[in-house]
This record gives sequence, structure tokens and C-alpha cells, in this order.
Amino acid sequence: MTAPKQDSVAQNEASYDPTAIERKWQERWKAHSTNSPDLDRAPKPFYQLMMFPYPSAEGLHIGNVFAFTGNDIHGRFQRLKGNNVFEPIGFDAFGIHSENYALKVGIHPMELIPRNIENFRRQLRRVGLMVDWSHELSTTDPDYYKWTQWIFLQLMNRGLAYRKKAAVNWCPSCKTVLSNEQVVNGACERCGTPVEQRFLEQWFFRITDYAQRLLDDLDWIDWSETTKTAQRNWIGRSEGAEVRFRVGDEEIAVFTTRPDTIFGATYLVLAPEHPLVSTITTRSQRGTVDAYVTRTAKQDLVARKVTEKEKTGVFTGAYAKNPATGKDIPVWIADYVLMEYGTGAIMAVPGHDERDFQFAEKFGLPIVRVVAGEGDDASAPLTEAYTASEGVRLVNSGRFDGLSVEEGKRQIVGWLETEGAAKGTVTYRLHDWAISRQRYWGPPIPVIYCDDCGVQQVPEKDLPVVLPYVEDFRPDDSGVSPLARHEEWYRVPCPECGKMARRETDVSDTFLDSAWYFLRYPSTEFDDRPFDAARTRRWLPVNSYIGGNEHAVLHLLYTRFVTMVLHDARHLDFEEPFRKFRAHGLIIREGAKMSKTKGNVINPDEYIERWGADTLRTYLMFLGPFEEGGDYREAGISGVRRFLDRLWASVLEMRSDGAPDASVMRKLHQTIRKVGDDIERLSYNTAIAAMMEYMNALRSNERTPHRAEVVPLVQLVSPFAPHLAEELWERMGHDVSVFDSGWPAYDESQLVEDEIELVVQVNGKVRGRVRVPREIDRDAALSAALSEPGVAKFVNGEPAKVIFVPGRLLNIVVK
RNA sequence: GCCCGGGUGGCGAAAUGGCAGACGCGGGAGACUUAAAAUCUCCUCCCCGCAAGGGGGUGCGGGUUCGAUUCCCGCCCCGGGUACCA
Repeated sequence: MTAPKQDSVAQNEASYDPTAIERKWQERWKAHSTNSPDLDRAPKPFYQLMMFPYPSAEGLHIGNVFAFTGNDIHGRFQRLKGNNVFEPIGFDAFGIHSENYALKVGIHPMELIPRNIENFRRQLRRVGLMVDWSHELSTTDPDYYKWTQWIFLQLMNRGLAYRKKAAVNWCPSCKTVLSNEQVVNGACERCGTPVEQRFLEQWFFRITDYAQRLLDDLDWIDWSETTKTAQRNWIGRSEGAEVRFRVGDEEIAVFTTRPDTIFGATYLVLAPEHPLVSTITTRSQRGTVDAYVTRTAKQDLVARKVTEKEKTGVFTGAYAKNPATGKDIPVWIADYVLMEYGTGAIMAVPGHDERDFQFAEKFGLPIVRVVAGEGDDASAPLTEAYTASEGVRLVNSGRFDGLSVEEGKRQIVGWLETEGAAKGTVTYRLHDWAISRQRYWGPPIPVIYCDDCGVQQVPEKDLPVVLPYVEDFRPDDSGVSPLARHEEWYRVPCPECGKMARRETDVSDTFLDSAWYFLRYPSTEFDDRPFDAARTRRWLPVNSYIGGNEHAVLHLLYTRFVTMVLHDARHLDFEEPFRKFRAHGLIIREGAKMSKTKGNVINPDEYIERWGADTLRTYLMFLGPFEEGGDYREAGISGVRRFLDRLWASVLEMRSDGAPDASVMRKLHQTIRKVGDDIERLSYNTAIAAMMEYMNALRSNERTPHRAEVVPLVQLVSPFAPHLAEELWERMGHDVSVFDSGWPAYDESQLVEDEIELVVQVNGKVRGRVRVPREIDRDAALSAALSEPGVAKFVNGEPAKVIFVPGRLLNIVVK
């Protein structure tokens, strides 16, 4: 790669010097508050939100620059369209990621984080974003997390926060509880250590109460389809039935999505943790069952969740009555049945479920066929689970024989309901949100435990519960937060009775910090309320939200949940926070993912110095489709710089005398339309290509462009290369910011050509092109086409058929 | 396994039923220059052909259509997510 030479010979007043220009305009924007809209009076508010970054010690990543630039271009475009755009930024600086790094380098996070943030600010400013820095926030600021704690209390007030002793994922290396989401293939997502099971008293949010609403709203919000699908899968709605099986005096409820197969249910399986296990186990089986239960409890979740492993399980000695067949079937326990899903018990239908089939084969349990396809012998033994459900019928199911799966479900559930043995029901895969973290670097959960009064909220007037500075913030394997080692901090009077009590020493999940930050941005200057009602009414919900797809489930789901709760508590008048969400792609480098270990991480500073922020911005957007990401290769950047150089030269050389060229102007109007349309749908790479194409027309054959041909191009380029555009705009004699100049309009009449090139095909193969008037009709087009010798020679005699697409193409079909 | 993406020149990529390869990189030839850089102009999917022209071509195999990179069916490969979820 060669950078443009900056030697003294080439250097003159007329050459494009991004370093000087970018510094000048960044200072100017700051001095004039160019990027701060009037939050109280803006007539056309437009909230352009970007997922805020985690301020890592490594500094801004090229992927951040890519994402922020894509967001900024959309925001700047909206401003040019006449909107009052609010583009805030902040830092998601709490959490295990920061804390682990602080532990590694041995610097306290309270010193480290401000340093990192300062570095991020410096780098972000250099990118030239239209950020309103006067509304910056950090989740670690007590003025911010005061309200994170307040939100916790709002959930508590609505009965949506509860404590339970739960089997949690425990990372023995990070020494903390992980959410299910932070466990990747049974291992900690941060350090890769296999996760173990531990039982701790935890705070949970009842997000499952909102499962259906979270699902239903997906039908109307304007989000990337991929993100919506990911959320639907995560919520995991299953329709089925809860069927009750009698076991002596007890009843075992199972959840099934295939009630139609109940005649093939030849045994039941309970999760080892199921509360009825000890009740129903017979004396002779007690020893075996207890041993199995104990073994499962000790087993870590990794080992348990490996699908491929041999099925294990033991017989309880008890029998249940199948309500459909009336037969007694054995009750087993096995670790392939999970207590967290459904009812923690299943009816096993080995003939039509792969897992049940494996289990039945291993333990010699009966396998009965109750579903058969066309031509299948209903009495022949099955050699594998038959799971087809389309185009099949029920067999060996008494009076339900011959029904389809759908009809069978309906009729069998109906029948069992009248017998009082079942009811139709819906189950979700989504679990409640575990909030507690036994760590230091987070907002303390604002509750106090009093021996007499029980769980007490910290009164709102006492918020924030400030996270104290403690030297020793390293977690140990006691399972409690490092704060629990500081009696001077956790011993406080009970807010109710005044007796000495104990603070909660756990802190809350980082995802709670980020679940409401967009509400805070417009209201950062208010310290007596989390978000101002009038400001919120003016600016929210967010008009456009852009972020990475790695947050497609967790962050976006939690954010929607918190918004719904605040809506229900009448703090907000909307329940969906983001009208429009689009996920950006990932930047890779020379075909590989960037990582420190590979040594292929790109430091944006270096590129900004070498090429200028405008060139880097435009190049990143030119790499590939914004929503797919792209491959960063050194080679390509020079082409973008050349384009900007040519724009610079065009402004310096342009003439004002005479008339602009008609065909160039026509091309200009087409380009204005295309660039606007493309930016609107985030197709930045093609918008840039269109501008380059126009540039080629503008400067073809070394012609000197006319002022009228150049001025709008500077406006089109401005969202991509804002500093350069401002500089050129000023040099062209304007005294307002180019961003207040309005998006150029295009002339509809200029978009269509009077004469077009009609493509002529014979049997679908292109055989020629003819220049014809745009409005030509079919017969005239045909005779024009046949007058071309290159076409005529393929047409012998009368055409069998002629397809005419006006303005485009003529296809002559001969046999 | 399941669910999402994706597979097009030497490379990044365009084209959403109508001229495949826009735009850019790289490469080639030329202009300017004492020379180089920069800049500018032209060429650049593959095969046959001096040319005119012809043939082939968007992961593979089928299908629908006057016409398919695009729609449908069946596979293969790559990336991401998810996983005893009953």
C-alpha cells in the first residue's frame, strides 16, 4: 500500500489535506454546537440511535468505526432531509468484561474505565460523527445507575422481581453465576471453562410473563427479519397439551406437543429434580433412585447437555395409568428430561420421538406405532423413531385411527379434556431473567434484608446505593460478591424499623444497564428523574436503531421487556422502544475474523492519519453491503481516496460561465435519486458507486465541470465525507453548514430518456440492440428489430410469438 | 440435528424475472514527463477466431417461464446462531 505523498514539492494550497480540514471542522462543530439539536423545541425530532460501545482498553475497533459511520450517515441524511437529528453516544462500562480486564492488569476499574472512556472519546471525535456530546452518558456514573436501581424497584413494585434458590450456571474460573445466555456449548462465554451447577439465592425478573406480548409485537415492528426470527426462536413458543397421569394417589402432569400420539405413550419420564420423585419411588427402588439423583445433581451442566451421549435413567418402581389406553405404564427418571422446561416430566412415545426411542431400546421398554404413512404396515415393528407428521394418519389409536396428526391432536385433547385428564396449553422456551451477579463491578441491587421486616427496598430518596471503592475487588469461590467482605458497607439500618440490617451485596446484570439507556439520553441533565416526560414524548420511541446482530436476542429482548413494564407502570406511553431496527454486518480482514491472537486487528487511528477520516469512512461503507459487513483489504482504500481527490479538484476547477451539459445534468438528477434511495435502505456501497459513476461522467475526457454540476454532488457526498463536504461547501461561498443546506431535489422529467436502447432477443438470447423512441409500440419495435441484419438472420419466417416489454426489451420467439 | 445468512471474474462486489459482472482494487497498453511519482485515456469473465462473428458461463442436478444470478424442488460447501425444549 502506498499513501499519497505529502512532500513539500507536491504540497500546495490547492491540494486536499484531510488532517488540517478534519481538525478545523471538528473544532468548528464543537464551538458552534452544530450537532446539538434543541431538545425542547425541535419541530421535527429524529432520534438516531446506535448501540453504545463497551469502552475496552484496546480502544476503538474498526468494527465500531464501521457501525458508527453507518449510523452517522443515516443520521446526517435525515438532517439534510430537514429533520432535527439527535445522535447521542455513551458507554456501557459496567460488567464482567471490564472487571476481568481490570483484574488482569491489576488496575482498579474506577481508574481504568475513565481512562478508557477518554481514549474512546478522542477516537470517536476523530471519526467525525454527528454526535451530541452534551448528552453523553456512562452506565458506571452514579447519576446514571441511580436510575438503573430505580428501574429494579419499579419491577419489584409490579411483582416482577423475585428471589429464588436456583440451579445456576457457575463459572469456576470467573467465579460467578452466568445467565443461560452467557453459557456457550456448556462453557463460559468469556473464558471457555466448563460451567458447573450451583444453588444460590438469586433475583429474577419475570420476563416469561411477557413472552406472548414480546412475540406478538414482532408482527408489526419494523426490524430486520433475521433479528425477528432470532427472537421468535429464543422465545420458543410451543403449542400442545398438559396431560395428567394418575400414579396411586398422586398425579403427574406432562407437557407434550404431540397429544395425538398418546396411545403410543408406553412409559413416563421425570426429571431427576422433579418434586414427586421421592414420593412415588417404591421402597425397593429407593437406593437406585437416590444414587441416580445425587449423581445428576453433582454433574455439571456441560456433561448433562451433551445430546450425543448414551441415555441414562432408572426405574422408580411406580406405575402410571395412561388415560387413553387405560394401561399401567412404568415411571422412570432420566437426566434427558429437564426440570426447567414444560412440567419437568414427559410421556415417552418411543415410536415417534428419537430420544424416547433410544431410551426405550436401551432399557427394553415397549415401542408402539401409532402413526403411519401411506403404505406403511401398522403392525410391523419400528426400527427407528418415525417422526413425520405431514401426510400421515393415526393407527393403533382406537376410534381415532385414520385421523391426520392435526385432527388427531384436536380430537384427542378434546376427549381427554372431557375426561378431566388434559388441557390444551402453550409453553415457552424463554426463562426468567436472572439478574444477580456475585461480582463487584456493577450497580448494587437496592434492597436491604432485615431479620424482622424481611426484604426491604432502599427508599428512592436514598438512591443511588453507591458502589464503594474497595481495594480488593477480586471474587473468590465463596459464591458471594466481594462486597460481602465489607461489613462497614453492607451493615445499614433497616429503612422500615431502624434495626441493623444487611444490604444485598450482589450487583445487577450489565444487561439491565443497557436495557434503558436510550431513555436517558434526552434527559441527562435532569438529576431528579430518570427521563423527563416532555422530552420523552418529543423524542421517543427511537426512530432508527442500528447495532450488531450479536445482540439480536438478549439486549433487544430485555430492552423491549423493560419498556413494556415501564409502559404498564404508566411511565411511558409506548411499549416498543425502537420503531426501526437494522443489524449491521461484521468487518473481517482478508477473509478472516479479526482477533488479537491472529494479529490482524486494525487500529483506526493509523488509517485516519494516513488517509483521513473521510476516506476511511467512505471506504468502510464501500466494502460491501452495510447489513452484511465486508472484507477489509488494504488495496481498496486508494480508489476511494482518488474519488475524494477528484471531488476536491472539481470544486477548485469548476467554471460558472456558460451552461451546464444537458446529459451530465440528466445523469446528476438520476444520481440524486439513487443516492437518496440507497441511503434510506442503508445500501451505502451502491450509493457510493453511483456517485463515482457520476464523477466519471462529470470529468470524462478531461472536461471542466460546470458549477451547477458540482454543487449538488458535494451535498450527496456530505453524509459520507462530512469534513471534506463542509470545507468545499465553505469554499463555494456558503456561510452555513452543508448539513443545513437541505438534500438536493431531483427533477422527475430529467429521469427518463427520450430515446432508449431496446434489447432485442431471439429465443431469449440477445442478438442486438436498437435505438428507438421511448414510447415506441410493439409493431414498430419489431420492424426496427428485424431491420437489424444481426437479428434478422436468426429469424426465418413468421415469429411464433413476440414478447414486448415497453422501454426495455423485445423477445422474438421462433420455433 | 434444527434455524438464519451466503456461494457470481485474479480480488471486494452490482444486478430481485428482462443486456450477468455496474462501481472499485489489481493487471495491461498509451498520453504527459529528461525520468519517476501523481494525473489522464483506452483495454481487462472464459474458449474458438486476424477480424466480423460464434460458443460457454452466476456451487451441483432437476423444474417453471418466451426469458432464471433472481422463483420452485432435491443436493453440496462456507459463515453465524442454537441444541436432549418433549
